[in-house]
Amino acid sequence: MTPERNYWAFDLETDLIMPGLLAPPPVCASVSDAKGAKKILADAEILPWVAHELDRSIWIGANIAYDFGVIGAYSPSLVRSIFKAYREGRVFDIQIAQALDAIAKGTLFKDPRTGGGLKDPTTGKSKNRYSLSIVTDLVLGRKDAKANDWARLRYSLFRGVPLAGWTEHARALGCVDPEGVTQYPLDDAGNTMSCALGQRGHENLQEMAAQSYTAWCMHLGSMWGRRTDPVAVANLKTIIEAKHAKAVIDFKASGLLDENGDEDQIVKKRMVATAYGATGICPACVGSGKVISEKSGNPIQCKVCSATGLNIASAPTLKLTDTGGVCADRDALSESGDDLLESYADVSNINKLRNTYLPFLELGTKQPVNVQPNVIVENGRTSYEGLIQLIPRQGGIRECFLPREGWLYCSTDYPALEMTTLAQVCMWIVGWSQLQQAIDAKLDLHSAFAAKLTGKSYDEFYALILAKDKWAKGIRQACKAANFGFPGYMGAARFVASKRAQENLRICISLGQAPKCETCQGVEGIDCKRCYGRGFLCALVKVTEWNNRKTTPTCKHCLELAEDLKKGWFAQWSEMKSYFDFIKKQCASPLGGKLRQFVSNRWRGNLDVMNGANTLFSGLAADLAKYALRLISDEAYTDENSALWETRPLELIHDEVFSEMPEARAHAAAWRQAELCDQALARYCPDVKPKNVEPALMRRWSKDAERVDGPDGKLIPWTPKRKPGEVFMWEPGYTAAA
DNA sequence: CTCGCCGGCGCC
DNA sequence: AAACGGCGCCGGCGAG
Repeated sequence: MTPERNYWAFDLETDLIMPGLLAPPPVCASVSDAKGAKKILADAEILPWVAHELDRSIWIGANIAYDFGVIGAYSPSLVRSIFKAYREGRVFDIQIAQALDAIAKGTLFKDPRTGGGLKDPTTGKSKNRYSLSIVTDLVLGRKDAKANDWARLRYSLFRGVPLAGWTEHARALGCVDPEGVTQYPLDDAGNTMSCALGQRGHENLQEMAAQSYTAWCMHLGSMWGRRTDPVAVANLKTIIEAKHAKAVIDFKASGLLDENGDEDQIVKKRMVATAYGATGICPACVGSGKVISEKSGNPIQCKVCSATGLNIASAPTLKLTDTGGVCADRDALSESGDDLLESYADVSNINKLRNTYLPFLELGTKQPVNVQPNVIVENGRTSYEGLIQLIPRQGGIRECFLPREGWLYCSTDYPALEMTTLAQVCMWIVGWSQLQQAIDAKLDLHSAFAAKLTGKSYDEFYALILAKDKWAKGIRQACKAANFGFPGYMGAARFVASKRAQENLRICISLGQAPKCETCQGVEGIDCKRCYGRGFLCALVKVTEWNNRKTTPTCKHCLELAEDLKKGWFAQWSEMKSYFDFIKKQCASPLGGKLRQFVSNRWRGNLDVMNGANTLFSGLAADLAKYALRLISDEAYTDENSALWETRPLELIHDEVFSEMPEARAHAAAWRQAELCDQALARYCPDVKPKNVEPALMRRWSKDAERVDGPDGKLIPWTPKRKPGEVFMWEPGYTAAA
């Protein structure tokens, strides 16, 4: 017989969140039952009450992972029961419920009443996140969820004061609405319960158990946090500041940078437009670069010429932005043929590191960085407020992150995860899959495609790859790009442009189809102005239109070869035509398509063919990675007999679970983490059997880390290869090369 | 001053 | 007909 359940909306008032402390001590709790009966619990009452109710109640909250995090921090013995509640699907989060419903309707982080962005009625801010205020507004039509909020950020002032004395205490502190001090928490609990009741008809609620549980696991990772190495960060800062200072010197005379290092975008765009051959006078601003605003009457930048004053239309190969302005991104600069602009192309990277990543790294030298997780975005993936999923792979940035003394980082990432989930999705939609067969045969998927394309057997081609044959590597690289890009319905134009911009990959050169550079006679890596050191010539002819659509100026030869590559890709994975037919059928409606995620049954609405083509396999990958995180976290926090006991799973990085674990037990723990990743995949991809996941242990974060077996067969931490005498950038005593 | 938007760029 | 997707954060600009 099912035990009778209590329904509790639950909310804690705590001291403020501080850097390094996501679980500050609680001051009081407020609870509401389903009938709206509310009460406040003083600090000493909280833990006994929670302990009594935890196993037998349904828990409702707004970001309730935070509240449970506080409970767990001050009463570790309750952590098992918290996990039990999540495992049994007894935790309902109104913020997640709102996101799930919005995903089904295609209105995530939008106000369905206006179509515009969401604005928090309390803070007035817009964020990609649902708060109690926003949910109260959307579900109950009230913007007053956070009335009586004088004490909202001041509850620490009430610690130790008996509840009966709060009103008087608040008055003594100068509060004009002293009764609000006890009303505010009651409102929070009451509003939370009312929202939950109002959400009963919402879509996708079958996902609540999995998503709220995942949010809890992610929150635990964030509570543990990430530390950075003060030495490594200081070294990095020295290097970046030196590069920046040099850039200021190099580019001051041209006006690209001022003495503070701030960029003059107008100068930059004018130089770019000129380099691409723009001449004459802009017809809109008559060369001044300024026009009068219709709205304010003030002189503003001319949009037609991006304030350059030049006639943009006179430069047919000039790359433009989405809104028709002069594009001055790294790709445009490095292709401009202008020495100064080409050398300036690196500055954007320096500034990104200096202005975005360095401040983030510096936070972690003082206390753990706690990024706030967002458990679900449109395609089912996660995000974090904070840069932890976006740390550059190169440049010694990741190496600034360190586990605690006596701990190691452990990474388990799924090889070619989205290829695997795509194969599974095709098994379900089409009924068969060449991709699935190649994965089951444990083939290298890019080599498999490349072999077919070149008329060789797989073994023959793969042998060339193992022998590091340059020709074969080029073909495989193009095929890899195809395998990653085309499943999302990518076209030739975007394919060529994105590979060029992101990976500096020229399709025509990679496929061995480009003519040799006559200036350097095909010698690669030298400072040849004709071919940019590539040895071969790309973009001898550029076109600005492809398949009757305008496109950024692109090498015609690359486009033709990309079309061939796409044809070959359809031939290689012959289920893809049927797969796209299905997506087109489901998502062709101008009103927007709606697809249901396999396994989780999560609906996603308002789809066009492109996001429709992506969402099933990327969502399946996200769902299975989340399941892996839950399996790992459960053992780590609740099972003393597991090798994973006391491991701290820190983050999901889409196809990777990243954790910190005690070094003494790391061998067994890492393999257990990998094993649970395999289990998760098997549940979500029952018809595909890819290679097993392998763990990598590290003393310092690195993209290059991989499994290393010690002499006794036990895992040991991966370390980067060191040349004789080399001191790494993140080590004491590092000096930058001249 | 703050806010939203754009261009740009980091990740998977 | 053809069209990759999903994020967060920065500086600069325009408007109120």
